Amino acid sequence: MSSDPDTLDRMLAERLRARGRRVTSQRVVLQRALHELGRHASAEEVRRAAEDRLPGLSLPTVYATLELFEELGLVRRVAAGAGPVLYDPRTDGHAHFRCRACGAVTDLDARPDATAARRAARRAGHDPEAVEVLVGGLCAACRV
Amino acid sequence: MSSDPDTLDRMLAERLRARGRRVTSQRVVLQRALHELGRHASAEEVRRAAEDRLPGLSLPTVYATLELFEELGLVRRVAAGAGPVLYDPRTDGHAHFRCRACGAVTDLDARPDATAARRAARRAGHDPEAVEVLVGGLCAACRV
DNA sequence: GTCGCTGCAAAGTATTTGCATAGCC
DNA sequence: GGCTATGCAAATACTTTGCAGCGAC
Repeated sequence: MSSDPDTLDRMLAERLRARGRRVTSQRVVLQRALHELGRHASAEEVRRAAEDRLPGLSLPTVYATLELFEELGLVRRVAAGAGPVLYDPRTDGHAHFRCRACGAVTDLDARPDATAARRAARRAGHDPEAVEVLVGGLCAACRV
Repeated sequence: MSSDPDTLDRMLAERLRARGRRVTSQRVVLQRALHELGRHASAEEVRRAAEDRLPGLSLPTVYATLELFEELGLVRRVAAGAGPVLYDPRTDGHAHFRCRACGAVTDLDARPDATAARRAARRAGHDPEAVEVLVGGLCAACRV
């Protein structure tokens, strides 16, 4: 997974065109902003990160764009269970940890084995695409 | 895990007293309502299920009660990523499937292997308590 | 030039908070 | 009787929708 801006831009343009979608400055800047943050962020955080380059960027556009990125396989949606939905520029299958005290969400360096869950989904007639693993508990800072 | 109402009531009363919390009719009825539904439900659904037995039951009370149940280990919180948070009376570690088209959330008969994720959490200094596995994709009905 | 994308405003849904009253222990 | 839980109302947070003008192709 390259984080070189040019490579990212090119991949974005390519995937957009493959679907007949347009390459707009908002989409380019938002992808860069999310990757520069380098971590899962809420729509509002992404908007702030892109604020200087795109003054007046509206939140509905950010939501629409992030949803599009997810369709394109460029980001992963992380449902933390409280607070805003997070969008993660890392698309490899890693788990997340959420502190029930402070609400902070961090990455875990674990590649969860999703085969069992995928198989169960297929057995039930579904078509599994993504698997999200969320560990809840007390984070290092909140453990007292 | 017994679903006998009396057993459930007794377990609830026991755990409440162990924490010095009170046994109220709302708490008893809400636990029964959730178990009678027999599936993950939103706060609003639980309120409707208890409506006839507790007219005038307020939604804030339902939220507070379900949060308390989670602390007591009687329900699991399921963050579906869109729509309301769901509360699941099944406390064994099973995975969930969420359809990205219709939004329906169903149980999967898979006991995900959470050891890797738990270990990674501990390695990061956190104290892992619960692990939630959510599979996303198209459900049987939406696959066309 | 066409048609999709954006910005704006507004609505809609989900959840939390503050405070007075009621009721368990 | 003390102190917690509840109900009510309001506020807040998050996200989606509808529409008019702009801009990529």
